[in-house]
Amino acid sequence: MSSQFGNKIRTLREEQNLLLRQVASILEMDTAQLSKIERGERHAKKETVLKIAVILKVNDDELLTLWLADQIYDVVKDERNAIKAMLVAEEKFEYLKIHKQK
Amino acid sequence: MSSQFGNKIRTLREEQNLLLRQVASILEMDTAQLSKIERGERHAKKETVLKIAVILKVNDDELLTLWLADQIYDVVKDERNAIKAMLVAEEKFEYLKIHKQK
DNA sequence: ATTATATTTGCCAAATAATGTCAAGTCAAA
DNA sequence: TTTGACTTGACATTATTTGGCAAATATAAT
Repeated sequence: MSSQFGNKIRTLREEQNLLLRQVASILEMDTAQLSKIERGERHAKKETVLKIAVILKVNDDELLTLWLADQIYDVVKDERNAIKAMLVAEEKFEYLKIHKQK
Repeated sequence: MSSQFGNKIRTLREEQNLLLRQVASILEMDTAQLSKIERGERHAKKETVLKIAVILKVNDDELLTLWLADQIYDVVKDERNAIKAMLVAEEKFEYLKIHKQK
């Protein structure tokens, strides 16, 4: 369980002495929901990540990177070929970035 | 569209002069389904990947790696932080592999 | 200890996404 | 123009994710 994104935003929130329900209310989301997100039991939407970055006054990219990394990790976590597959995916990504096409 | 896994198995199948419907029938799956998998329009189940490896007489890992890479790519394809996130995910994977815990 | 507040948990219904199946479509070769 | 291989699109079915609520637990204050 336990996600890097969740850990990060929980730490930030606590550092700023904000309550779950305060942040949840700004996000117009159930407190329980946010609690689950912080503990990695649920995924946040990208939109939510962006809003949280504003609320906690941090850079988008830092949070988005952790959030994405969690999703990738979920996909590969039980796979023997995880590392190789990530390298292949990186290559494909880099390749397509250069030859910009879908 | 177009997946590395799909391209690979289509190539292998054609090299061996097998018809979609022949392979599909061994897999007990609709021909249309397999067609979509080969063209990357649908995902194969892991179980299906393994069966295909047997049918096409190739190594599991080769196909599983491509199949996984496709899934990773789907997650990151439109993300600015894709590369960074993959690195973070790799580190987490390596880290947990060493400190074997969930 | 009792109350008050914060967070977590479990459950279920609603929403969303993935899959399977079929019929009709295209395309190329005979 | 008929046949066989493959593709496409639509739809029903199934599976997974989400949101929301109420009850349970913790944590803190009085």
